Amino acid sequence: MEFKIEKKLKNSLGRVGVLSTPHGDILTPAFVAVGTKATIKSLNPEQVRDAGTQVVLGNTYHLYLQPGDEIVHDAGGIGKFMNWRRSDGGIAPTMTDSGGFQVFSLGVAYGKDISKITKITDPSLLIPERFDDSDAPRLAKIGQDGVSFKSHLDGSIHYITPEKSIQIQHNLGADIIFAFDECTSPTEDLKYQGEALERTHRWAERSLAEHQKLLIQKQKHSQDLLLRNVDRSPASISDTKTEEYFLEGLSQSDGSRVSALPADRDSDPINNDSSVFTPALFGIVQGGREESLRKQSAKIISEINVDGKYFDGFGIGGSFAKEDMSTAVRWVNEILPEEKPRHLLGIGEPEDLFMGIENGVDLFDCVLPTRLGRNGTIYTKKGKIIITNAKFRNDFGPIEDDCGCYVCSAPEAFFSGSLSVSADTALPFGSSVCETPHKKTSGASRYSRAYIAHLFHGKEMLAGTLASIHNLHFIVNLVKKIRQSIIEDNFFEFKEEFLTGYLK
RNA sequence: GCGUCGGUGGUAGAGUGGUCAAUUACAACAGACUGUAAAUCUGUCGCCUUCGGGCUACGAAGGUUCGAAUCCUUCCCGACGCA
Repeated sequence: MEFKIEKKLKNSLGRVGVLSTPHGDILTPAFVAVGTKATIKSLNPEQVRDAGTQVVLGNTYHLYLQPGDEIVHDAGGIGKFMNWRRSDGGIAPTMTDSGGFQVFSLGVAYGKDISKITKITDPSLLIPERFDDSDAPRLAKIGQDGVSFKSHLDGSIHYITPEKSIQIQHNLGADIIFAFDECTSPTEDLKYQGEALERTHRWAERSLAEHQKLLIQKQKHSQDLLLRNVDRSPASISDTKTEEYFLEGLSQSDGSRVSALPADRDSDPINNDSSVFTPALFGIVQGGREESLRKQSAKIISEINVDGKYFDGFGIGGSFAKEDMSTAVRWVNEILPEEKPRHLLGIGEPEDLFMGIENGVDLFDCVLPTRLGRNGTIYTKKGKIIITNAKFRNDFGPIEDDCGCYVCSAPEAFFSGSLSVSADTALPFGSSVCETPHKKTSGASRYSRAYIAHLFHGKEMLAGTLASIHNLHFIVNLVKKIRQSIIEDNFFEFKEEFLTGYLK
C-alpha cells in the first residue's frame, strides 16, 4: 500500500492524498461506507458505488460468526464475496475492523444507553459504568490476553485474541485491516482508561507480530504457487480462484504498485506479479478524552515495530465528548507520522468531517448515513430532517433541490443521459468531479419527500433504501467537496458556508 | 315481531362493583441514533393545568349503591336465529 500526499491545507494538519490499495486508489480524504456483515444494509453494491463510495468496511466479529472467515476466504475475499466492484468491473477497495469496537458495544455498553460520544462535557460528572453494575449481563468480557465474546446469534463463546483477530482478517482478505484494540466507554475513569490503553498497546504489538508472520507465510505460499503455475495450462490456472484474489493487484519487486487493474483481471490470475497480496495493517490510537493518554498512545503506536516493520497507517478510536473530539484528534495527529494515512474510526457527522479533515484525518467511516436513513432521518444542506414528520406527508418536492443523488435527480436524467459513458463516469470514482454522475434536477426529482414519507409510514423496504442512498451520497460527496476545496484553496470558505447553512 | 349475543378511547381488543382516564397492540405525534446485537429504540397519546391537580368519559336516558365501564330498567344501534 502506498500513500501519497498531494496537497496540504495551510496552517493546519489537513491534506489531500491518494491511498493506493491492491484493489485500486482511494482519493483522500474519503468516507468509507460501513458494511459490517459484508453488505451495506439495504443497498446493493451498485447503489453504494453510484453514491460515490470508494471503499467499504466489514467487521471481523460479525463475519467470523457468520458466515465464518473461512467461507469468505474460500469465496475469494470479502470484496469478491460481496461483489464490491469498481465501475471498471474490478474488485474495489475494502477494509475490515478488528472487533475492537465490539469489546465496547457488546461489553460495558451492552443493554445500556451508552454511546461512544458522550453528551456529558465535564468528566468529573461521569459515572463509571464498570463500578456501577459490574454484574450486568454483557456479551464481551476482557480476559487475560484477549476478549471472550458470547455470540449474539447462538450464545456460543468465542475467545478473540489479537492473533485471532488478525488471522480472521487475513482470511477475510480486505486491503486494509486493523489491530485488535479495546474501545473504551466514555464513562470509564482515568485509571481504567490508562489500564485499557496499556492493554491496547500490548495487543497492537501482538497484532503487528501476527500480521508479519502471516505475510511471510503468504509470501512463501504465493511463490510456491507461481512456480507451480509455470508448467500449468490456462485451464488449470482458472481453478485457483481463491489464490487469484489474494494475488490481485500486487506490489512489484521495486516497490511500485500495479495500479488500475483491468476488468478481466479475474481471468488473468498471474499477471506477471511475483510478490504476495499484502493487506495493510493500521494500528489504533486510544486514550479517551485525556490529553496525556492520547499523546502517549500516538507516540507508542507510531513507534511500535516488529523486526523493523511498522504499522502502515493509523486508526484513531475510542470515545470522547463531542466537543473534545477536535482537540483529541489534533493531539494525536500532531504526533503520528505525517506520511502515513489516518482513519478516524466511527465518526461521520458533517461537522465532524470538517473538523477531522482540518486536523489531518484521511479516512472516516460511520454507520450514520445508513442507520439514520433506515430510521427515517435524512441529511440536507439545511440540517437533518425526520422524513416521517407530518409536514412532509404532502411535500411533493425533492429531498434536496440541487442534489445529484439517484433519489433526488430527475428520472429522465438517470435513464438517458448521465449513465452513458462520459468523462466523469469513465473514471472509477469521478476523480475530477465532486458530484457523482446523476444529473442535477430543476424541480422534478425521481422521488418526492411525500413519497419517501409514505414509504416509511407504510414500512416499505424501499424507504430505507432510498433514504440510505441519499444519505450516503450526501456524506460521501461532502467529503469529496471538502477534498476539492483544499485543492482549490477555499476550504475555510466552504466550511463556513456549509456549516452556516447546515447547523442553522 | 320474538329470542340470543353484543355496543369500551383514531382502530382492534382487554376489563365485568372500588386499586380505571381505563391492560395491550396498532395507528398518530415528537425525539434519539457516530469503528451496526439497530428496517431499531424512547417519550407522548380524552380536555384543561400554576404539573399539586381539576373536569368530562366505556351507545343513550334513568335507576340501585357510600361507590358503576362493570348490576337493573327502558330506548337506540349491530350481528345471528326463529317467525
